Amino acid sequence: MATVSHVMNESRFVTEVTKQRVLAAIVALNYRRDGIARSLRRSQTGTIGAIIADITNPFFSDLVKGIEDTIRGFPEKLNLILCNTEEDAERELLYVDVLMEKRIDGLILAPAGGNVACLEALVARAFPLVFVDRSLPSVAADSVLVDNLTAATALVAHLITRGHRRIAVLKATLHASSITERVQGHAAAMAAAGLDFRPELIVESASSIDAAFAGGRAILALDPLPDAIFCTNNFMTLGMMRALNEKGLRCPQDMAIAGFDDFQWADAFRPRMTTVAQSGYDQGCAAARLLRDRITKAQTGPAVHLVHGTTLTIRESSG
Amino acid sequence: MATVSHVMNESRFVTEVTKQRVLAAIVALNYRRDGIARSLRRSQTGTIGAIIADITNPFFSDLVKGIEDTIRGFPEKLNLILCNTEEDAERELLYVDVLMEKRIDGLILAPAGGNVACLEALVARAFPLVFVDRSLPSVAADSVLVDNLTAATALVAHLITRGHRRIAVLKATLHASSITERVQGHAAAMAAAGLDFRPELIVESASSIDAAFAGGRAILALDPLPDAIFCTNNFMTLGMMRALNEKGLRCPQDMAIAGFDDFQWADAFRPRMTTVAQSGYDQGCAAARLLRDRITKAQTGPAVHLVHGTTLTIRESSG
DNA sequence: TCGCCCTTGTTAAACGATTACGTTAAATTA
DNA sequence: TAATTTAACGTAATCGTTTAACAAGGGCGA
Repeated sequence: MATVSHVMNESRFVTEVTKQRVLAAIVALNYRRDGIARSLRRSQTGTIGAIIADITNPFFSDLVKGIEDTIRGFPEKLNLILCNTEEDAERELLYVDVLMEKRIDGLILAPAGGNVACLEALVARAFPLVFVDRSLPSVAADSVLVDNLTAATALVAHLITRGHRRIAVLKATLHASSITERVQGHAAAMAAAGLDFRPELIVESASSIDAAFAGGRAILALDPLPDAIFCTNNFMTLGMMRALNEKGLRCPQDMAIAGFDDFQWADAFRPRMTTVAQSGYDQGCAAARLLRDRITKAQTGPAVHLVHGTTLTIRESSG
Repeated sequence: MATVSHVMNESRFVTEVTKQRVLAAIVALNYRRDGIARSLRRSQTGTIGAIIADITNPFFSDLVKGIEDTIRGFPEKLNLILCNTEEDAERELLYVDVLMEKRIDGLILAPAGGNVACLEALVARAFPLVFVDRSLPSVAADSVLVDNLTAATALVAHLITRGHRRIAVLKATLHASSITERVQGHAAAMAAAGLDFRPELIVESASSIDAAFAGGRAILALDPLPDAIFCTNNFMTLGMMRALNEKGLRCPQDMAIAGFDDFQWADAFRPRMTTVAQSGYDQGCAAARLLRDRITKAQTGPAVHLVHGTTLTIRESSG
C-alpha cells in the first residue's frame, strides 16, 4: 500500500521491478486513486476558487481564460471552481463560505464590496487571496488592477479636447473600487479643464445591458442633452448604444460616446468605439501566478499590488 | 461528535437544549466542518465538472452562466469546476481523468471528439454525464442540442432566396457534430435548390478569431469570388468580417454574410448580422437539470435527448 | 563471524467527517 | 416491583490515502 503510494508520487525510491509490478497492477485493476482521500490526508485540494461578477461579461471571461491557461501550466495540477456573484455581496459571502468548506487552496476574487470582516479574517490567517479588477483598501491581500483613475481621466480629457463640454456619465451602480475610480476620473478631467461638475449628469444603472438601456434613456431625457457620454464599463456602452439607436440619434454626429473596456470584436462595431482597453486575460494570468506563489509559500511577504497598463484607443465614436 | 453531526445535518432528533449548546459551541469555536472529510465518508462531493471548448466564446459563457444559475437553485449545494479544452481531445481526456480523480458527482461535456472509449466507460458504470452543444452518437449519454442540420439548411436556403448562388462556407475545423451538421445543412440546401456542390467553396480554419481571419482571406482569394458566405460559428463570423474589412469589401453590397450563433449585442454590430440564434443560457439550464436528475437518481432510464429550438434572425448582412 | 548500515518493503496511525450500533435513564406496562 | 419500551445521546468503525516508524535482508569492514 505504501509502496503503491510512493510509486504514484515518486516520493521514495522503489526498485524498477516492483515499480513495474505496481504499474501493471494499476492498469490491471483499472485503479484510480481517490483524490478526496488524498486531499484529506495532505490537507490541500489542488483546487482554487474564482469569484467574479459575471462570466457573461467579456472582461471576466477573458480573465477566467487567463487564469485557466496559467494554472494548467503549473506542475501542481490545479483546478478552478467558478462562481458568479452578479455583484451581490450576500452571494459572495455564501460562495466564500462554501469554498472554504470545500477547502480550496486559494481564492481569486473580484469583490462586490461589503464583506470586509470575512475577508480580513482570511488574510489574517494567511489564506492565499488575490483581488482582481477591484480591491478593498482595508484588506491586505495581493491584487492585480489597472489605474482606473488615470485612464478615465485621460479618456474624458480626450473627449474635452474634441470640443465636448457637457459630458455625462453612465455609471454602473457597483460598490466596486474600479467604478468609483472611473467616475472620479471624470470629475478630475472636468475640473482640470475648468468645467463645472453637474451632478445631474451622473446617471446610475445596474450592471447589465438591459439596465444600462434604461439608464441610457434617462440620459437622453436630459434637457439640454449632453454632447458626450462616458460609459463606465462595456455593459453600459452596449445599453447606451441601444438607447441611442432607439431615439434615432447617431454617434458621433449627434452624440459622442466613449467607454471603458474594449471588445474582442471592436472592429465589427459601428460606430467604432473609443475606449480604454485593458487585458482581462493578462490580469487573469498575473492573478493566477500571484496566487500560486502564495499557495506554495514562494511569496510570504506583505501584499503585492500589480498595476497593469491600459491603452486609450481612439476611434470614431468620440467625435 | 455524533450529535454535532446530527445537528448540522438534521439527520436525527436532538433536544432543543443540546442543539442550542452545539450551535453555541460552533460559533464559539468558529467551527467549519471539513467538506473533504465529509465527501470522503459520504462518497459524494457536491461538485460537478463542465468541460467546454472556450469560455471566451459568448455561446459557452452563456452556457456556463445557465449552468451556474441553475445549480445555485438546487437544495443540494453544487459547485462547478470549469475546464477549457480549446477543442483538443487530449486535453479533454486529461481533464476527464483529473475530474474523476476529484470524484465529481457529474459532468457536462461539449466533446471535442475522439475520446469515445473513455466516455463509454463512464456511462457504462452509470456515471452522470450530459453532452451539450455536440454529442457522440456511440455514447449513450443525455444530451441537449439544437437541430443544426435543419437550422443551417434554412439559413442557406434563405441566402439562396436572396439570389445568392455561389455560397462559400467558412468552417471551423472541429470534430464536433454541431459543425459537421451545419456543413451538411449547406450541402442540403444547395442540393435542394439544384445548385452544384463545389468543394473549393468549403474553407476550414481553427476555431478562433485569428484563424478565421486567415480563413476569410483564403475565401476572398477565390476566383471568382463567392457571392455569399456561411460562417459556421461566431468566431468564424468575426474573422470573416475582419478579412472583409481588410479587403475593403462591404457587406452586404459586395458580399453577403450569414452566421451561426447570435451575439448578445447583435444590434451594435454593423452590418446587422443575419444569424441562426440559439440560447446557450437555456441549454446550460437544461443540461444542469438533466445532470441533477441523474445524480439524484430521479432519472435512471435510457439517455434523454433534448433538442432546443433555434431562431433564424434575418437582418441586413444577407443582402 | 559479528555488528552495522543501507536499501527496500510493510505496518499502522493519522486526516475529520458520517453512521451503524450500543448504552443509559426515564417512562410505560404487566 | 420487574420487565420492557422509548427517547436521547455516545462509541467506534469506516471512507482511501499519506507517511512516520519499523522490519527484514544483504553487503561490507573489522
